[in-house]
Parts: sequence; structure tokens; C-alpha cells
Amino acid sequence: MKKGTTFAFRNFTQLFTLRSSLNARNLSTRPFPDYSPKRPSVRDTELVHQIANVIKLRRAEPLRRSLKPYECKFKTDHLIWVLMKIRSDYGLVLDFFEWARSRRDSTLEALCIVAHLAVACKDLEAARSMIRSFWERPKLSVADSFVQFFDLLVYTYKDWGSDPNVFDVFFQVLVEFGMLREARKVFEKMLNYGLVLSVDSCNLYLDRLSKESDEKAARVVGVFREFPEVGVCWNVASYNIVIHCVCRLGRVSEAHHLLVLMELKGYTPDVVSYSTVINGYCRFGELEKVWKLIKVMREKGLKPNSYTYGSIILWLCRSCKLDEAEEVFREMIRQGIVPDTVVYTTLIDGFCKGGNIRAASKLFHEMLSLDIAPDVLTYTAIISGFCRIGDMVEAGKLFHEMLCRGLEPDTVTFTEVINGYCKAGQMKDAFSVHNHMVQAGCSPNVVTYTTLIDGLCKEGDLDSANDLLHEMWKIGLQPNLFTYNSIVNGLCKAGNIEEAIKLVGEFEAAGLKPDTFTYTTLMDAYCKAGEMAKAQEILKEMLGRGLEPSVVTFNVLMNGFCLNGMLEDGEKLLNWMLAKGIAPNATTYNSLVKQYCIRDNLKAATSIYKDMCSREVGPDGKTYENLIRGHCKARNMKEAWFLYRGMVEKGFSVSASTYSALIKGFFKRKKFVEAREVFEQMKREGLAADKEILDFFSDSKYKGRRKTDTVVDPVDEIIENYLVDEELKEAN
DNA sequence: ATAGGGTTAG
Repeated sequence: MKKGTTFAFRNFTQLFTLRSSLNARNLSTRPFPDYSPKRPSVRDTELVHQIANVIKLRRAEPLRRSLKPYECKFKTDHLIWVLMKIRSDYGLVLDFFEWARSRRDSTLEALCIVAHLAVACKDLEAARSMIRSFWERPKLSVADSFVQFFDLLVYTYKDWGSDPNVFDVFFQVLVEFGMLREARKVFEKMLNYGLVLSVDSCNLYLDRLSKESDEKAARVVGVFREFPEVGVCWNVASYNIVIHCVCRLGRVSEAHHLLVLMELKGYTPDVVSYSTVINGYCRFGELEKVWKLIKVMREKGLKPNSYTYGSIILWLCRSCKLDEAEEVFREMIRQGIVPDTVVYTTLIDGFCKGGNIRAASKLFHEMLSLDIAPDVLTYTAIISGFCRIGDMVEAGKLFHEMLCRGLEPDTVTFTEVINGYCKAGQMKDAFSVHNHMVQAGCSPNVVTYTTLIDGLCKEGDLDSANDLLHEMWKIGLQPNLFTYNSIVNGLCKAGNIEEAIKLVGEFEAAGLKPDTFTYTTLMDAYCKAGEMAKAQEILKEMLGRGLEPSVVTFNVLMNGFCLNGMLEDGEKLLNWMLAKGIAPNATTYNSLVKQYCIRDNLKAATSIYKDMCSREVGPDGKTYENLIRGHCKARNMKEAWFLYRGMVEKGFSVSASTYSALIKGFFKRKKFVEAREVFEQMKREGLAADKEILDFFSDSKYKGRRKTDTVVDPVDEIIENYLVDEELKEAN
């Protein structure tokens, strides 16, 4: 840590001592050119005079009507001559220019003139939209147009406005359109005329540069160092942009130094400065530093806000510490900070990803009751939560609700719904949403296609997946590693590991490097095929390439050991992971729990379960389901019931097969009331029971028994409906 | 000027 700190500090001292290329510039300034327009002929002068008079005298009328008599005679050349006559009346200038534009009679020179006049009248927005309109039209050569435009703006400057703000607006539009090289040229050229662009303009440039790409972001610090030498006076916002940029590049301690440095230089860091560094530390999980900084900012009289807390909450969510995240959230509210849509969305998404859709729903309703409006991102998060647990009905309802609120789903929202249908195995519905989104004018992206391809691969329909891959290419979408990994997985699951390995070789030859996901997929295939030796060979190759195995890599191996009855190796692997400090997760333990349950060794399963709890690895839905099914099979209904209650309490959703296991277990124990209760709950959740269970409830023996049982009616019509449904399904 | 949502492997 110490080493990094000195390094960062050296970087920054350098920053303010190095000389830059800008310094060597020739400092003599050039005057703006004179404006010398073409002279009108006598005939033209007459027409221009008439038009200008008509415009002035009949200003209440729409120009379309008052200028009707001149429509035929009016030529593009007249435009500027008329503007010269009416230039003192800005309102007329705008109207007249619009009229000329609607006839496609405008020129770039006229556009520059009107922009100058707009800026001179302090109508910066009009000037901006005019300059924007030029770039919005498709150009043959962007660079040529830029030079042409800029030269004309300079040429018309002295005569038409002489307000240097026009160059700020011009520069800002270039930045807005990402034409950073051109923007930089404008900056330099203005220096030649003795003009320095405003800090606000330079800030926009810095910010855009920092977001463009990592290479460009790396240049931000250089620009920040050079611009003051030619007269730019940075402000707190500039520092904040640079701090943010340096954080994004992962150099958080350097950003922290900048925060200290700005104060030394007489700038007062604000909540944003602090929150930005705090966000940087959060991204790397350095929470001690975060709390320290919060203390410092409080001492300086700054109050952390929802951004500050939001960063902390996001990090806690990402590290699966949902309880702590909610605690920080409540603490923030206690401090009198009103949570916003973003903080709620962060928490809702966190709970959804953690599989606790109930907590997510609760928060969602809480925000509604507090009148904090959910946005598209909030809906996407909660919809994805329901998709994740396979509840497409609820997901559909929320989607509809979102539309009713006037929120427009975007590519992400649609992709999420498509993903939900894919994961639910409803490919027809997935494709129907895909069509729907295209009709709604929303373009599917690489992720959308990858989702569909993955869905098809999981269905085993590799031909269709391949067709989609070609379709992607055709519409100009480049498949990425995710896409190929899905197909590799598809091939593996179809039992074609050879072909999968061949594909890996192909995309690698095309310049796409296989990653940990690719190798883990291949390992999984070999593990499931019982070829543990080959799986370990793949692991070796992966390690040899310097790729870091993930928890999942180990989980795959663990699962392989368990599946192949090598439970001792499995436990050895677990201990090895613990010794090496690789944190196992619920899945790691689940493989062992599941396998012990399958082998009816509930004692060993329970001991693994207790071990994971003691290591503070929270059991997930699968852990509970495996244990519940194991206990049901062993007819330990007391334990099964206890775990079921715990699972529900924690907000995990219970699958149909677990409900079935419970019902069957209770039946075998002749606990009909409990069986019934679980069955009712299952129905309430809209889950269909299998035939065996329905037979239980419609069995004559059961009916006879039920007569002494006063709780429920003998034959429930819902059961009959279910039976009819099942028969229909079978008939189809 | 600062913070939040989607795709792959168990």
C-alpha cells in the first residue's frame, strides 16, 4: 500500500511541474478577418429591400403567407442580404431563417450568421440547436465540413456578433457529438485568436474524454495539467471530473491524493469530490477507508448524501451482504437523508440477484408508498427478479404496469424478459417478445441475440442457434465471448465436446481469447461425462495460460467429484479451498449436501450444512431444497418442515418438486392436514402438482378418511380442474 | 461534475 501511495504522489507532483507542448506555442495573436460579402445587383437590391420591408411590416403574419409573392424570385443569394437588413430584429431573423430553411434555401454561411446573432442576443440554446442541426445531417466527409464550418464561423464573427460565446457553443456541440479531435483543434485555433474557451466548455471536454475509452481517459490528466498554462482556470467541477476519471482507471489512491491536493491549492472539495473518491474505494471494497473519509467530510461540515450511501449499498449488494446493505440503508434514512429511486433500485436489484424476491417486492412497494417513482431501471430490476425465479406471470404483470405508468421499456428491459422466457424454456414466447421489441422500434443488441442463442442451445436446438448467429453477422452485430461460450456450452450439453473444443480453436484463431468461462464450461462437460482426468487436463491448460480459476471452476470440479462418487476428493477439495483462502459459496457446499442426501446419508449432509452455516456462507434456495427433499425421502418430516419454514422465512421461493416431496412425505406419514396445507400453498403460488399428488387428494380412501376430518371439503373443484388440465396437457 | 438495471459456466 505504502509503495502505491508514493508512486501516486510522484505522479501528481510531476503533474504540476512538467512543461507541456502548449507552452512552446507562438503567443502572438491573430486578428479576426473582415467580412466582405458579395454585392447585390441593382435588381437584387430592389428585391431584398421589398422582402425586408414586407417582413418588418407584416410581422404578425406567417412568413409563408406574406412572402408568397416572392417565392419564385427568391434565390439563396438573397438570404444574407435580407439578413443584413433585419439583423437588429432577432425575432424576425429567426423566423426568416426558418422560412428559408424550409425551402432548402439556407447556406452554411447564413447558419453561422444566425448563430452569431443568436449568441449576441444571449439565446444560446437557439445557437446550439442551429449548430447541432448541421452535424445531425449526414455528411460526405465530416472532417471537411468541420473545417468549412469553423472557417465560416470565424469569417462571419467580427461583423455579425463578436461574442466569443459562439465558439464555446460550437465547441460544446463538437464535444457532444464525440468529435473530440475537432474540439481540441477549435480550442487551439481560438488560442491563436487570443481567446480562451470557458471552464464549463473545457469541463465538458474533460468529462467526455474521460468516458470515451480507457486510452483517452488516460490523457485526461495530461489535459488537466496543460490547459492552465494557456489560461484556463479550472474549478471544483474540473477537479471532480479528473478525480472521477482517475478512479475509473482504478487509481483510487491517486484520486484520493488529488482530493487532498485540491484543498492545498485553495479549492474546497465538495460532497461530489468526496462521494466520488468514496465510490472509488467502494468499487474495490475498501470500506474502512470509506468510513474514514465519511468522518473527514463530516468534520469539514459536508453531509454525505444518497450518492455517498448509494455507493456503499451497491458494494454491499454486489458482495452478497444484503443484510448489511439494508442496515446501511436504514441508517441513512435515520440520518435524515431521503433515499431516491437509484438507492431503492440498487437494493431491489441486490435482493433480486440474491434470490430474495420477497424482500425486493417489499422495498418496491415501500418506495411506491413513499411516492418515490420507480423508473425503467427499477422495473427492469424487479422484472428480472421475477424472471429469475421463473415467475413469468408476475414479470408480465409488472411489465404491463410499467407501460401503464408511461415508462418505455428499452433494449435491456426487453432482453431481460426474453431471458426470462428462455430460462423458463418458453422459446416461442421469447421470440414473440423479440418480434414485439423490433416492432416497438427497439433494436436488439448482442446481448439480446446471445440470450436467444443461449436459450436455443439449452433446448438443444443448435441448428437454430447457428442460424441466429448468422443473422447477427448479417445485421452487423459482432458475436462476443459470451455468445461463443453459450454455443460451446450448447455443444457440450449436446454431448459434442469435440466440436466444442474445435469451436474454441476457431474463435481463438479469429482473435477472441477463451476465458475462465470457456474452460470452466469444458471442464464441466468432462466432469459430467465422468472423465475427471480430462477435466483436470483442461484445468491445467487454463492455469498454464495464466487464467484465474473462479469459485465456479472449483464448484464444477466439486460437482464432478460428487457426481462420480468421489466424495472424499470433494471434501478434500473443500478443505484445500479453505486453506488457500478461496471462499466457497453455497453452490460449493450444495454439491456435497445433495450427493449425501441422494445417498440417504442425512447425517453427513446435515454436518456439511452446519459447517457452511458456521463459516457464514448463507444457504441458498437449493441448499434448503436438497435438504428438504433428503429429509422427506428419509421421512424426517419434522426436520423437513422446520427447514421449509426457515426457507420461506428467508424469502426463498419453493419449487414445485420440493412442494411435491413435502406433500408425499406427509402422506406417507399420514399427516393429511399438513399435506393439505402444503398443497394449498402450492396452489396459491400457481404451481401445478403432478398426477401422483392429485391422485392422493382424489383417492377414495383419502376421501373417506376426510369425512372425519372437519377442516376441508371432501372433493375440491380446484383439484378436479387441475386434473382436467393435466389430462388436456397429456392429450396434447 | 458524482451513484443504479440486462447476456455466459456450478
